[in-house]
Amino acid sequence: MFKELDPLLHSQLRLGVMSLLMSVESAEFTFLKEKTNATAGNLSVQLDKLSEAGYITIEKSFKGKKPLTTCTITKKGMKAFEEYVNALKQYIKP
Amino acid sequence: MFKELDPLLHSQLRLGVMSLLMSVESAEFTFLKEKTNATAGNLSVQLDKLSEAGYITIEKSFKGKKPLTTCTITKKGMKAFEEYVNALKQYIKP
DNA sequence: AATATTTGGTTTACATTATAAACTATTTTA
DNA sequence: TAAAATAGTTTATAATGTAAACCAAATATT
Repeated sequence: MFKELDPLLHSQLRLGVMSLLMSVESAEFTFLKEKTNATAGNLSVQLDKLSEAGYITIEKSFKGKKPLTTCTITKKGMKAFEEYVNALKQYIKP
Repeated sequence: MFKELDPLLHSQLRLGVMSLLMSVESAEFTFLKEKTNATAGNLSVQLDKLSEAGYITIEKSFKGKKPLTTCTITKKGMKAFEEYVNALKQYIKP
C-alpha cells in the first residue's frame, strides 16, 4: 500500500538540507545552518550522514584563513530525493 | 525559512495511519495493520501516541466475541494533518 | 601584550523514538 | 484436550536526533 520512506531523508533537518541543495549548485556550512536554523553540532552530524550515504559531497577548504565547508548534492542524492518525494505523495495526497 | 514538521506526524507509520484515517469514516486495527504493513506491537504503540495527542479516538468493543479496536480521526487530527502537509510542501516543492 | 570573544566547525553524551520480541487472553480448529 | 490462530498490549533494545561541551584559529578588547 504505502511505499517505504527513505529514513535518511525522512528527517526534518536532513530533508531541509537536501531541499536546499536541490536548488543550488553548492552551499556553505554557514548558509545551511542559517537557512535550516540548526545548531552547528546537529548540522555537522546530519551532513556526515548524508555524505556517508553518498547523497552529498563535503569539501573542506579555507576562505582566507577560516575553515570553509562546502556541500554539494550528488546524482544519487538527487535521485533519492525525487524518489522520496514521490513516495511521500502517496501519504499526503488528498 | 522552513516551518517545523509536527514530530507526531513526521513518522512513517503514524503518517500512514493518519493518511488512511483521513479518507475513511473509521478503521479497524486489523485494517490499519494490513494497509500499513506494520507489526501489531508497533501499530498499537503508535495509535496510542496519536490518541494521546488527541489526533484520533480509539474505541474498544467486540465483534462477536473477538476484541475490536476502531480508530477515528478527530477534527484536531485533521487540522494537524493538513498543517503538516502544508509545511511539508515547502521542503519538497520543485 | 595579554585576554576575551567570535567564527567555524567536531565530538560526545543524553534523551527520545521506533521497533520487534515477548507476552496475555480468548477463540477456533484439529 | 491440545494446538494454533486472532487481536491485541507491554516491555526491552536498538537506533536516532539533538544539544552541550569541546577544539583551534582568528579577531577584537582592555
